[in-house]
Amino acid sequence: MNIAEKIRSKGIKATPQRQLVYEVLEGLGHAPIDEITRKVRAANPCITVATVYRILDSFQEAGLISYLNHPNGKSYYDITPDVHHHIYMDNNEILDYTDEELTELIKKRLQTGKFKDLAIEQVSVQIFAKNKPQK
Amino acid sequence: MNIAEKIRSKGIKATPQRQLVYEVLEGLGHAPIDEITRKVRAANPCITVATVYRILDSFQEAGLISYLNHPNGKSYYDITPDVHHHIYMDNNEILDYTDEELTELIKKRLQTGKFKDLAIEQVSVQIFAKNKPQK
DNA sequence: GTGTCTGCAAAGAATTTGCAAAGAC
DNA sequence: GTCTTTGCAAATTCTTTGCAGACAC
Repeated sequence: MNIAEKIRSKGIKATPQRQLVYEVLEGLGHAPIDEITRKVRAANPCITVATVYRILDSFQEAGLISYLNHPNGKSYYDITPDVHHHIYMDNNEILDYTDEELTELIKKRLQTGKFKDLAIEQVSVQIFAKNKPQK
Repeated sequence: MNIAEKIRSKGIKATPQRQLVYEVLEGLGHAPIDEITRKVRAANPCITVATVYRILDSFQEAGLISYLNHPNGKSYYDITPDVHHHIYMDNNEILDYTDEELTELIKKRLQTGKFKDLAIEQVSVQIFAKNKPQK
């Protein structure tokens, strides 16, 4: 499935601007809006910031990408639409950490004790790490 | 230890403005900047927004309070300085979820497999939940 | 063709800054 | 007294909006 098809598969129109934004985010994996905007405008300076905002928003709305709750407070987007955990590296890199078993384990853990009366909807683990120094 | 002493214990000056900000946040537990500002200014209209920003920043720098990475994108502060987990309720309430055992468990889990070469510094679990409907 | 999307420029939020006067220790 | 903090107003930065023309399907 090419990019235009991916976009259309979510029921939204595959304009050239949207295809470019998707392509840029795909190349980055996770990225803050300003970086996406910079790369998009490098490829096509006619595309305005407002358009990039609107496109990312519509992608997220459509479930094509996801919004990332980055600890540094900036708005990030993630090319992967489904919820998963993240590892935030010292050097600003972001790694995906998919671990369904851990998610289930946390949910179960909450079902006992103090919080057993809550209906858990989502669990997201944020890990802060750095590379171990080379020996 | 009263508020002024708590502030001074972190090596920063206990101005009346700082004492008031601390008191307000203490009453709220967790709160977004605009709510803190509103309450502070209700008590003393001379205190400007800029001052509230600067105070919260200095408190956080000093390790007196912590910054909360709220999923809704707004800046929140938390009267508790040390890292813990949070439950974000449907109704915007935030609950503290302290569970050292879970933290350790996640750390151990990462030490096997794909990410074993990372030095984990912090783990923060975000849980999204709502109250179960009353029977 | 029709309804959605884009570019533009301007508006609106949120946050920060420079500077002089005031205040904590 | 000294060095930090505050109030003020203006500047920045980030994000959204209204509208007319362009474009996807």
